Amino acid sequence: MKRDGPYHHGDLRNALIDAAATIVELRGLDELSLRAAARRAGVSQTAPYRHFQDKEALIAAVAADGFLMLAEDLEAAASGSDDLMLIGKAYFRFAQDHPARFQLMFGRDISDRVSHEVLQDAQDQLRTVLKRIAPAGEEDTLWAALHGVADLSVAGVLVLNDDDLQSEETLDRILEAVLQGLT
Amino acid sequence: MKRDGPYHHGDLRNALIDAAATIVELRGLDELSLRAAARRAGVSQTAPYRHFQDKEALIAAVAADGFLMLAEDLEAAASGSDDLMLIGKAYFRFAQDHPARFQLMFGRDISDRVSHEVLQDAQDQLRTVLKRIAPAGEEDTLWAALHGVADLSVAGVLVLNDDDLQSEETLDRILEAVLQGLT
DNA sequence: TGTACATCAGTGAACGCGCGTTCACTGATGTAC
DNA sequence: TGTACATCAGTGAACGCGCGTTCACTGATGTAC
Repeated sequence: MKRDGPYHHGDLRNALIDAAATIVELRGLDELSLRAAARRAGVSQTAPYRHFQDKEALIAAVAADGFLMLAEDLEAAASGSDDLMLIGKAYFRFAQDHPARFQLMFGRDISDRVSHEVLQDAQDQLRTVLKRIAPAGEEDTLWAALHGVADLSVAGVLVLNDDDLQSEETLDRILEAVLQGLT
Repeated sequence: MKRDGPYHHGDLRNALIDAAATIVELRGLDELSLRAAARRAGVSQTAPYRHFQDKEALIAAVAADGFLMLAEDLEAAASGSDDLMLIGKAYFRFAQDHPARFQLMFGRDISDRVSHEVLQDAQDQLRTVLKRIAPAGEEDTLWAALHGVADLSVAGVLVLNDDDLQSEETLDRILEAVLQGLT
């Protein structure tokens, strides 16, 4: 992902987003700084300012990227089936696989800055996918139903590890219950 | 809340928790530092170290305090009725009234440190309340059902302001749907 | 095809800042006798 | 009741640190002619 050599990077904006996302997922959001992202992208510490107005803008871009990933995952899970359980599991798996990213997407660093254009667009994209899947006018209900378990698990309130059979059953039971009103 | 005068404060531990919580709710978690909490409590910047091992311990204490508040709120909402809708609204209102605190309680700063004893105890207390309210063995399901809407709203994904009639209806609709599998 | 020049993505030094934490200290409290 | 002393909650100076951001700059790219 990290090239060296040429003075002009070519795709530094995306490289910085990747670098930042990796730092967040590996070491946590607290460890993310513009400087650290630049370092990981193999570029001087002021280079990011050519692509992002400030640190907030980079964080918003990482979150936006996450929403697009999640939208894709759900889209894939919904293709050729309208079983809400499959969507629920895909949403849960995304959270489980990218916990720090997930918390960033729905966390305080974002909630104040939903106005960022990239972020708004990415959220809209996810909402569009949910609209296609949910009963008419119930996409927010679906979102809420999916979100509860996933967030509690990532927060460490519920302990549901991915490869444990009993956890699998518990997750199924919870998802079935919260989705019951939608089918 | 802030006394001055005597050399010994008397209840500095709690004063620091209050101060920290206020900073979080007023200016956000990013603005919370041990020094800022000490300043707000009217005490030297190193005094907190007499009561908290480090910054993490203070944050954990603030979160624990939040879980206790939430447990009380739900307890009150459930007294003399077992209508899950009332619990749902109480949970939502808590999140709405203390958004930064709520995000702290379920956010990344906590999920890694659930092991903190105070925090574990406070979470257990909340879980006990939920156990009393939910159908047998379904307290986690209830928690997930309650949590989804509340967290999405605080995250800015759903826009549900408290005093708007249409929002009220939307909230009701969502809560009814996610709670349907529990009644 | 070759050259002049505008544009813009990168550099690197420097700034000021607030923070977490350590340290040796001091003032107040309470207990043993 | 009065005194000696241990305990412990507070103080204040000091440290080292990484960070966000600004600045004047330079190297590469691409376009007009």
